[in-house]
Amino acid sequence: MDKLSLIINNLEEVLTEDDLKNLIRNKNRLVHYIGFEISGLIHLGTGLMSSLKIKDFQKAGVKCHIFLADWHSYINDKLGGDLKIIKETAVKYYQEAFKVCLEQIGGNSQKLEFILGSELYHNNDLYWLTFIEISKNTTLARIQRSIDIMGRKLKEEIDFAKLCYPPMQVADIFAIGANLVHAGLDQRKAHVIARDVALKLKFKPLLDKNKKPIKPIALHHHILLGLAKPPKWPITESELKEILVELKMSKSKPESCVFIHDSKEEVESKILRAFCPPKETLFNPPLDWLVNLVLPIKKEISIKTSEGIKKYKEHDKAKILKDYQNGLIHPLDLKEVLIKNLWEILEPIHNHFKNEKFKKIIQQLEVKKHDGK
RNA sequence: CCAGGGGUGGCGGAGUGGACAAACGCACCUGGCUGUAAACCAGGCGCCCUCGUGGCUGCGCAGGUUCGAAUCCUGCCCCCUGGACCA
Repeated sequence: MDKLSLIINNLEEVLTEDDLKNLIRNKNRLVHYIGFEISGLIHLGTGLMSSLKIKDFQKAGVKCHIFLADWHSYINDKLGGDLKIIKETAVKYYQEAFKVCLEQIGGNSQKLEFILGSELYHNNDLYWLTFIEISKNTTLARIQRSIDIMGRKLKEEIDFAKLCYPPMQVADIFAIGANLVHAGLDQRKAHVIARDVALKLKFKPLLDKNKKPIKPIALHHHILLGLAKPPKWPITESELKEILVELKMSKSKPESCVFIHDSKEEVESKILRAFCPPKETLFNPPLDWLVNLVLPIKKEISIKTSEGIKKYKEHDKAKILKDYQNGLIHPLDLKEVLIKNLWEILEPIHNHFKNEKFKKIIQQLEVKKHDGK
């Protein structure tokens, strides 16, 4: 696969592909960034969906960065609003988890670089100037509309610091100098702001090889669905798009998601309980996980169908969907295939975290999980 | 700082001195029905137990009044709406 194909492989959206082609054609150095809040235990969406793309980026010769957003997590009241615990979790657990996930998927964790938010901001006047610049070029209304990037709704009461979060996230991009900004589709609003202000920044614009200001290219991977039934069912495609962010896998609903170090029993029971209507392909979490996560990782899956056992290859996503829609695949068979294959991916990660040195920190986070935050 | 309104279980939201472990809805759990889940039906849903018209804890926090308080009083904290301040 060539550079471009590797980069856009399996992505749900690229803003814009033309910009990306230009960047590659002109032989610019490709600098990637993806940021994460430090909240609870890491789930499949965070750990595996992202790593799956990072692996591709690395293969394409992109320099990859994982940004551990400790300040953002603090602003967003994660981990009991304790900055010290947040930082400790970032360094001792998140960093390790991403390395393990990336290795498991076939990437190179040695080449992966981590950036801690608080370190990026330390003694960094230019960062705050960029922050102001971005804020000057964005309206309050727009920032308010963008707060769903932090899993919050416009209608809920928020403190003012939370409104600083989106411009900070945008400033991170310029501070790091990332021309490839990567995230789940849910982070779209922040990235669009970044692109809109990119050419207006007076102080730290993103530059190409010829020192010309450019817009960062936004690369959005698919967001895995939560396993639960949607609040409204049946649902139309346009309604689904509107509430997709609410339906994504979320740590605040432990039953809706699988964590990267869940036990085999937990994986089994969660998936067996998952919402999974027969022949339904628009909103079907187990099917979604199978075609968007497991298939790209395993590259080949065998599924029991009413026409016997069938093998599906990496690019047979549409074929699986079609067979499911036509009722060739029974929901329970689908679930069983998902459980088996997913566990094969997770087992080494699960085992890695059995090590004594992670016990304490994971337990701490388990407790938080039950506290809801 | 002032005035008014408000803080109830995971969430929303009743309740304004006893029948309140706290209506109702959502979420959640268990069982039944389905080759999964959902829907539907039954039950549960603060903690403890010798499982009872049992004990303990409980309605922002701390005290108080009362035979008895989520409900009344005092102080404190926090939130909302508006006002004041704007040298």
